[in-house]
Amino acid sequence: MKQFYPKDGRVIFHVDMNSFYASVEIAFDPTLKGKPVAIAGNAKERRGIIVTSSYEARAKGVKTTMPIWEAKKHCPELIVMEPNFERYREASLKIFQFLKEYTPLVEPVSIDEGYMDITSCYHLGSPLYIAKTIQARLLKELGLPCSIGIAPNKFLAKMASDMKKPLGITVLRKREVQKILWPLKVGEMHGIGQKTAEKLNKLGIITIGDLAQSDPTKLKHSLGVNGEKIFARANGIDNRLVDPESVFEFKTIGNSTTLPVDTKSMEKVKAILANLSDSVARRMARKEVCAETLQVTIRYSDRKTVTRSQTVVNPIDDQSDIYKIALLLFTKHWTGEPIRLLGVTAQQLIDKKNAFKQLDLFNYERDVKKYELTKTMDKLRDRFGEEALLKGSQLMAKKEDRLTDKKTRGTSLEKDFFIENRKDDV
DNA sequence: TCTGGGGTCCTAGGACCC
DNA sequence: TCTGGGGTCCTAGGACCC
Repeated sequence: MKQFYPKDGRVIFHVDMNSFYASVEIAFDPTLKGKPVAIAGNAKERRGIIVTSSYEARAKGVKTTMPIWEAKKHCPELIVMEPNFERYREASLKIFQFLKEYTPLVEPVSIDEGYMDITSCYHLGSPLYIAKTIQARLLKELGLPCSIGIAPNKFLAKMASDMKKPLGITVLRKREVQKILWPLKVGEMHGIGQKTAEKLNKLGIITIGDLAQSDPTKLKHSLGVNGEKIFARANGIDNRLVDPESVFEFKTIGNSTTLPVDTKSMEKVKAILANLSDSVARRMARKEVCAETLQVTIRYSDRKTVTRSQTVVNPIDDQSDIYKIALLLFTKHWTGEPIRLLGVTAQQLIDKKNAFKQLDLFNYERDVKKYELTKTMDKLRDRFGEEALLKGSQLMAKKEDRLTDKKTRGTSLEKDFFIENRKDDV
């Protein structure tokens, strides 16, 4: 078996599930099999778009990102379903759990695709044999079809898995890059979108072959580091490792929603921001992280989208703090025009356990207290304003009594902290 | 009669520090 | 009297992907 594996170099799989959401629904309800099925966000709202569809629907001209009304024009008998993300996440977990039976070097890149490094799996058979088994077993045991690309690196494996769908297995060898990849248009390359394709075309670069043979210094000049990257890729070079840990290294957690109708109502905005803040806070709690930066997104009727963010001194994690800052950012930056979409995103995430320790590695207890105090101070500041805070501890003490209406340990600590702070200010 | 929601990575300017 | 250069952080936007 060993002769199937290169002496030096790697064997990488890219496993790509075919029309994943639709396939999961069909596996769940076999009566849907053979029918044109589409999954659409906001299926009942006017703004629903097709997220994915079965191959029967695609054959009739249904495409991803198409509005529902347009898809139905192409295919009147289309079965449109709301996405059931819980179901998809569950299926996804099963898939990656299954892939890990073959090697621990599995890197999920999204809910429905991932890389495997099977370089050390020669005891299991040839790469092609392993791919065939994986594909057959995923179909038989989970009812889910996939395509697999086999290549010496991630980029080529990804390009290979795209070449035959559904249920394809494609081997792309380094020496075949010239023959198979070079004739394709640059826009077909993973990592090159519409904008970059247009830029390249203006430079006279039309095919991946043109790109591979172009002047890398010119590319770098007009495209930055991305120029270097796509030049290497076009030549079949990609040294990125398959990293099973990357799935744990998430950097932001956000939620956004497009409103059924554009609005100018502050009441509606408040309700939506509160909802978004709540779901972000819940997801943060599940992952046990705090955020150092909070961002709001506002999209207006003309689809112009602005983001505004704020970095806070004390990492935040609860719904009310997130909502407070989101609302502040919103009111500060809203132009007053009708709003189409609102979003709340937590950024600069840090492990909750480290949130306080980062302030001071040597005095965890003190920092927790200090954190709670500054939170209370923030609340007081909201209520009485900055000036009141600076007027003196006596005044503050009275107001605190009224505010808390019970003599807690927190109250005296607030005073201590306030006095301490004043000393610092002077 | 249009275009969702979840992300990552890169760039670029200004503030600030040394 | 005139004004370097490196580094980091913050913020906003853009390109891209599934």
